[in-house]
Amino acid sequence: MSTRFYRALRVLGIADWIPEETVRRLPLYLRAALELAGQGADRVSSQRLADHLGLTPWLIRKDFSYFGDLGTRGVGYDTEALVCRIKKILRLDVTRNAVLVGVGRLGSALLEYGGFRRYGLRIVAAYDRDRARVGKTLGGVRIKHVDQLATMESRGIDMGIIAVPEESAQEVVSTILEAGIQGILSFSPGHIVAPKKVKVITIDIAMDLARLPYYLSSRRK
Amino acid sequence: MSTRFYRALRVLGIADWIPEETVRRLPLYLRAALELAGQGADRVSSQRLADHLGLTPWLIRKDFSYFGDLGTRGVGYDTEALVCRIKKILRLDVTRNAVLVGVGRLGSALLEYGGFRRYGLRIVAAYDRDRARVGKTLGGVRIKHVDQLATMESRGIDMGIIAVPEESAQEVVSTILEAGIQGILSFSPGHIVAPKKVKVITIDIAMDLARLPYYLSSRRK
DNA sequence: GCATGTGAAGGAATTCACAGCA
DNA sequence: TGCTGTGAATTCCTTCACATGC
Repeated sequence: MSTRFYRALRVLGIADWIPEETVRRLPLYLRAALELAGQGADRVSSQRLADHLGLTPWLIRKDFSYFGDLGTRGVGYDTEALVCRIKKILRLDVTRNAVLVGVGRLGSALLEYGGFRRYGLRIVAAYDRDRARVGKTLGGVRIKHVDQLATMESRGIDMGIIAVPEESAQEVVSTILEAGIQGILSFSPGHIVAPKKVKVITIDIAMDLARLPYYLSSRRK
Repeated sequence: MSTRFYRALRVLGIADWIPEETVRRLPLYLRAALELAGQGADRVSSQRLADHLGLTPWLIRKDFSYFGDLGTRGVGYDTEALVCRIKKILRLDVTRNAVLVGVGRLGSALLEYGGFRRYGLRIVAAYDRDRARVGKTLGGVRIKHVDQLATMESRGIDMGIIAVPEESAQEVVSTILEAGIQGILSFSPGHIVAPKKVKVITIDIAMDLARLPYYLSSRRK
C-alpha cells in the first residue's frame, strides 16, 4: 500500500504505519532525547539530535513526520514530549519483561547489565542447561533449569532473549514460542524459524566483525 | 556514479564496487557456504542458500552477480569457489587480527569465543582498566593495562573491538585510531566519532531490544 | 529441463528545496 | 529569522521476468 494512503490515515489520527528503517532509529532517538534531557535540555532541534547521533537533521525531521506534529516551528522539539511519544510508539510506555535463556558469559553479562531499565526493559526470568548455574542468582534473577522452560509462567512476559549455543537455539525458540512469547532477540548464529507474526531480531557478532575487514585501507568510494 | 558504470568495470575485471546491503549479507553467505560444505555439499543452488538463510534465491543471485560469473547455469555454485570468492572480497583471505579493549563480561565472552577463527578473525591483544584483571590470560591472550594502549605494537592489527563502558569509549577509540587501527566494532552505546576513512560498526544491544516491543501484536494472552 | 545472470520494473529510503509558522 | 514539516526528486535496494547456457 502507498505511503500516501498511510499519510492520509495519520492525519486522521488512526495511522500506525512507520517505515522499517525509521523504527530501527526510534530507539536511538529515545536514547538521545533521554540523554539531552538529562543534560537539562527542555527543547532540542533536529540539528542537535543529528549532531548527537551522527545523522542528518532532515532525516530526523522526516522520521518524526511519520507520527504527526511533534515540534514547534522556529523552536524545536519538547524533549519530554519526544520521550513520551517515542516510548508510546515503541510500546515502551509500560515495562516490558523478557525471559533469558542461556546464562553463559554473554547471558550473564545481559543479566547484570542495568542499562535496559532506562528503556523500560527488564529480564525477569533466566534458564540454563548447566546444573552448576541453576539456583544461582544474577542481577536479582534466580536461574532455573531449561527443563522447566516448557512450563514457564509466561504471563506478563513478552520477549525472549536467546544466548545459547547455535545447536540448541531453534529448539529453545520453539519452546518459548509455545509459551506465547511474541518477540525474540537472538545472539545465536544462524537463521531462526518462527511464525510470521513473531518478530525475530538476530545479533550475530561474528557476522558484523567479519564484514569489517572489507572496509580496511583505501578503497574507492 | 552509476551502477552501469561499475558493472562495465566489473566485466573488465577491475571493479570493486558492491552495494552496501550486499556487503552486509556477504558474511551470511560465507557462513552458509561453510556450513553446507561441512555437510558435504560440493555444489549449492541459490535456492538452497536461500532456504538456509531465510532469504530469496533472486536476491542471492543478484548479490553474487556483482562480483562476476561464479555459478554454472543449470547446476549451481561450487561451494569451495564460493567460500574463496567471498573471503577474498571481504578481505578475509588472510587472517585479520583485532585488539580488544575492555575485558568485562562481554569482553571476556568475546575473548573466549572460538567462533571467529572460522572466518579468519583473531583477537591477539586485550586491554583493561581494572588492575585485578591485568596479567590474567583468557582465550590465550594476556590482558594488559589500558595505560599501555597508547604504545601498543599495532603492526598486523587491523581492527579494534570496544567493550568498555559508554563514558570511556570515545577516549579509547581516539587512542587506538592513533595506533593506526582502521576498523572498529563497538559495543558501547552512543555515537563514535572517527575519520571518514575508518569504518565504525556499532552493536548496541539495548537499542535492538528496545525496538522489539514495537512488533508485539496488541493481542494479549 | 534446470538454475544462473541480468536488464527493467517496482518499491523503499534518503535528500532536497522550500512552504509554513512561531 | 529560525526551525519544523513535507511534497518532489533522487538514490538505493529488491523483485520480476526471461534470456542464457549447461
